[in-house]
Amino acid sequence: MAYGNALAVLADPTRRKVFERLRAGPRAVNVIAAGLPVSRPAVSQHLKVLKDAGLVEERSQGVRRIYSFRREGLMELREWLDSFWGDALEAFKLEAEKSHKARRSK
Amino acid sequence: MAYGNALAVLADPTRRKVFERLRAGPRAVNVIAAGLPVSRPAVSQHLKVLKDAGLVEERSQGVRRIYSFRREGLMELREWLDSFWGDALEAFKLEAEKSHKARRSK
DNA sequence: CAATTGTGTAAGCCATGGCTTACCGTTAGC
DNA sequence: GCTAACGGTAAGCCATGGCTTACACAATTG
Repeated sequence: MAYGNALAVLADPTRRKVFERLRAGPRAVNVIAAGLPVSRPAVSQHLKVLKDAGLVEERSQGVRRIYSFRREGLMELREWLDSFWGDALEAFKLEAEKSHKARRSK
Repeated sequence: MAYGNALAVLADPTRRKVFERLRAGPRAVNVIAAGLPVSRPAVSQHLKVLKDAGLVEERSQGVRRIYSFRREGLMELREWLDSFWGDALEAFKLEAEKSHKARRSK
């Protein structure tokens, strides 16, 4: 039931902002925190929660920690959502990669 | 940004249980509450939140209120997840391109 | 009309958790 | 080696919100 965890983690608006900032690519903590309405430690705490939930991963680069988006962390939540649409689960797995391209090419 | 609201609403485990009980079909409040580890008023409160978020709809039938699952309430959340997939692929392409150039320029 | 059933609402309690400030270890630059 | 930048962690404050009990009111039943 990791989807429950993902839901709880992404429910907080600030944490979701932190998470969404990583859509554009990996970032260091101070870069992520810049412009957010909360302190830098608060961002660190959010990143820890995101990491524990598998939504984000971290690597060290000198004195800074680079965080990056982790696609797999959203898989279960997505599958759970799809299960509400009936039997779409199998179809989703097959189309996960290519339907994206199809949609974008419209 | 209703997806944020949907996330917040579905983050609570008890409320999510209430919601999931409606997958099988419309139910009256006392039926939904039966077997749940919280009181009946608690369930009423959760149903109110779910209804306000558009995840559930209500109709009266005599003295009882029948609640039913509302698929449209999940649409924005689903689209939000999809967009994440898109951005992730985008970022991946960018990264791949960057490292490719870097490799070539050496 | 009285009693019962079904459910929403109010008030209040209390745990959770997000935020801040303060502090500490670690790495880079001079 | 000193000093500054980066960022994780601790302690404590406080708002949020989920839960309970108590109550109100409508519809049904006899």
